[in-house]
Amino acid sequence: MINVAEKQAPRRRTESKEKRKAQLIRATIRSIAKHGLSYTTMAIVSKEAGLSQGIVNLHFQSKERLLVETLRHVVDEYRMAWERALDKADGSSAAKLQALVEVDFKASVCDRNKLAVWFAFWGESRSRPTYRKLCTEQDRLYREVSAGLCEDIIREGGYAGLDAMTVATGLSAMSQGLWLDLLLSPRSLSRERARDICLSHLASVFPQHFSNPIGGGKPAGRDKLKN
Amino acid sequence: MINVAEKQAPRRRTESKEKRKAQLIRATIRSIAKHGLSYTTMAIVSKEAGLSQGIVNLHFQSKERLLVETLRHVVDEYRMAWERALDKADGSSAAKLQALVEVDFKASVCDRNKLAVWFAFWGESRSRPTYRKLCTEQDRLYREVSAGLCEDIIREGGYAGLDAMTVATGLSAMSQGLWLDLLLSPRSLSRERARDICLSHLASVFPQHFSNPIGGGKPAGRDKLKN
Amino acid sequence: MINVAEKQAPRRRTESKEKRKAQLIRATIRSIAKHGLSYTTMAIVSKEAGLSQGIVNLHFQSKERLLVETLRHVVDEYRMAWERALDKADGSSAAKLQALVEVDFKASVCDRNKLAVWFAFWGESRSRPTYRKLCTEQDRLYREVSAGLCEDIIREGGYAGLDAMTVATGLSAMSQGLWLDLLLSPRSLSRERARDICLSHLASVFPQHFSNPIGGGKPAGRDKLKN
Amino acid sequence: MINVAEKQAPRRRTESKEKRKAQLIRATIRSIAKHGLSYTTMAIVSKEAGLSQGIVNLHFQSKERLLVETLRHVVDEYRMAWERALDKADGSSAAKLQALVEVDFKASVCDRNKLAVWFAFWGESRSRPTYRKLCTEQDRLYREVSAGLCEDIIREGGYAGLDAMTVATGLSAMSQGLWLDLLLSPRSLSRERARDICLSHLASVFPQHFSNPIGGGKPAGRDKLKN
DNA sequence: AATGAATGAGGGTTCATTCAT
DNA sequence: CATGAATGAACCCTCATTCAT
Repeated sequence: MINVAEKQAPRRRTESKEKRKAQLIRATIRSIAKHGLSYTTMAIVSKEAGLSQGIVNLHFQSKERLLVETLRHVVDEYRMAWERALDKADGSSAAKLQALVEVDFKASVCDRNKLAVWFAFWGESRSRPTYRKLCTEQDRLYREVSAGLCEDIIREGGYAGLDAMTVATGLSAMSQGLWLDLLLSPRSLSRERARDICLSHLASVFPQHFSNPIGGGKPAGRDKLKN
Repeated sequence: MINVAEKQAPRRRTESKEKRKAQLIRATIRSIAKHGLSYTTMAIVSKEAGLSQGIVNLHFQSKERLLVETLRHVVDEYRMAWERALDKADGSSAAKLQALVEVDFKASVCDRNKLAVWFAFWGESRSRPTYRKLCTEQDRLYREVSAGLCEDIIREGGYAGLDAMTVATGLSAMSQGLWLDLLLSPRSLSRERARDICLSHLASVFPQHFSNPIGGGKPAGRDKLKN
Repeated sequence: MINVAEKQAPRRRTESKEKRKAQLIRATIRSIAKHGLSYTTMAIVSKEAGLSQGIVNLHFQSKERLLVETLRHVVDEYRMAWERALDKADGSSAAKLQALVEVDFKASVCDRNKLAVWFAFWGESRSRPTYRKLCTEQDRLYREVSAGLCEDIIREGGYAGLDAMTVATGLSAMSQGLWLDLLLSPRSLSRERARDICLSHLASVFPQHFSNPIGGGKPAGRDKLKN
Repeated sequence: MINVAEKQAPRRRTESKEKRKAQLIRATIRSIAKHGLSYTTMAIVSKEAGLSQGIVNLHFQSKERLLVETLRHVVDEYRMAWERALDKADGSSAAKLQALVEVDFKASVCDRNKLAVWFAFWGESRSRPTYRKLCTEQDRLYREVSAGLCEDIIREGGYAGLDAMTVATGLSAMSQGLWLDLLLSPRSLSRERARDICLSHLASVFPQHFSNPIGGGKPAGRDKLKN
């Protein structure tokens, strides 16, 4: 009898299972932001999700797995965000590169809870190969795309003495360094200004392709930072 | 003779107490790098220091205090390093700014253990005001000095449309972002290259003052990165 | 059937929770009697209760709370015992006062384990306001009732020069002093004899209302000391 | 050479040793009163004595020994106090019995710190034969003397139906019970009143020998309670 | 699928004791 | 004699995990 029920709606069960997992991952993100990774406990996560104690082990088997899945979720979400942004940007490499920068400071990506998660895992990644692998893999991919775009721009603009990977690495580093500032002192730095600092950097490097949004240049896409 | 020794004793004991603390802080740094902050236990730290269980509470009262003192140690050491570098650099602001960049990638500062400590505490700083305060205070000071130097350079070079704080913030962010790359994938990025990426950025922003160390420009101060 | 059971479940669980607490309090009483308050550990209590280490913190949050609840339990139990005895005693004040005395030496109240608990907490009460408050509150109530009965008896008997509170305080003190003797040297003093010593005191103070159970007078209610 | 020094002044050394011990015992009494027996640590005791950590083990070998010696000190002091009082009292047994009562409430005996010590050890005595033995031995001696005096008085007064040991036990119990009241709520009971309650009891039991100090009778020796 | 009481290993901390000075 | 830094066993407590319901 019970089996019938399970066979009748296997799809819905699976869906519901995935929903529960997503719900728990969201709760984990909030907990990491609120209490830090080292004070995030199974009890806190399940309470934050409005569910019972044993629920996490039921769905994730162990705390470690929950954390890995949480990191994977944030990483995947980020990758999908910039992939989508690349698709939406108009065809020029410069536009695509700018889109890449802007994604980093979109509200949905540059959310304080998510920044806390990134840094929480980076902080532990030195001693946890699993975390490190997820992070470096994403980095590699991102860097490749970014360097490709820089390559195009350098070729187009005939910029002499510039190395694409150098620019891409520097740009990406600047973004992540600004995330740290946003995490530590959000009051003294807005997402918009952080983005403009990156764009200003691009304007210095690729003066023919980007204009400085700060200090006199026309504001480049300041309005686009919605969502 | 004995009396002399005994009279010196109180002073020597105090010294030894400070030495014990330093010894324990070094052990904590190693432990954070090796096991992560959340897997760093009192037992591990005291064993790493070659001492007994109770020793940490004897000298630091609590684990929390040990961690705070460890962070403070790293922060102070870093601040002293760049302050010293500024003193040693010849008078021009450009030279000073370059010195500032180079400090960030000196072996003694950009040590992998210490990078792990920085990121470990950044990762928890969102939920721990004490950590955050120590970090932001240092950041504020550094940014002030860095922006001052940029200001000078902008004025000297007559760079139009550049904002000193924007450049300083971007530069500092790039450094810290590169620290992340060094932490996560030290094999694909050397300290020297990381430094050159920063200098390359400066060459783009202040072309009259800095030359690009990468991709054709003469290598600027590559040899200075000792220690 | 299953549904019915599940609907009852929350109630049964609550019940069982109270039962666990009672079980742990009983184990604590035994441990205090056997090992003393300062040698009573969480491990001993949980083992005595036949349960696992963490159980006490699960139900009482802390050791301190467990101890307070244990004292409260003994205090409440005692208060209920003498309140019930007053209700059961026939209407005269003398009978009620005698009932009050007899309760103090009933087996269920004057149990050696419980005496050990009383003295254990009295021994710490000087430095622990929480303990002291529980004890003095009970004392106040008891003294009030006892003094009220003495008042009646003094008025009835026209006893000159007697102060009700003085008699009540002296009587209560004698009871508690005898508890000490029962605790320290139970072999040289039986509960029955302890009670008779108190009744003998009453016979001296209120000769018209009480007769001396010792040394010639008829044994007053010696048989009532069951349970 | 060192031996010579020790041989030269063995008496003074011993004296000084005894003084240190006494100093530490006084510190222990204060600590038990202030923090309770279970919170009395070697560190607290040595600090209270104004000496260094290791000092207690040097003079008493172990904490247990220190505690036993402290109890012994209080017990001996008490015994000597009532023995002296008996000597000083004029020859009649009634006077001696009254002296015995009055000692119990003298300031030097009925000191709050010392009461705390008595109850602290009584609280643990159930599970510590050493403590119990010290207490019961003192009790036995006291009871013997007290019962002897009662015996005399009963014979003298021709009190019918009175048993000496009963009266003595009751009286001693009342004293100790009043100590508890003085410990728990010193504000609602003074030493003088406690003593009068005992004397009032004696007036009831031995009307020819004692007059009620309370409620109309002349105040018996209220002034004698100095020191 | 979900609950939450129960477990017990392991954490931080305390403190009696030791010992070099 | 005296000190106080150091030790390590044992404490209380937390929390990931299990399991009967």
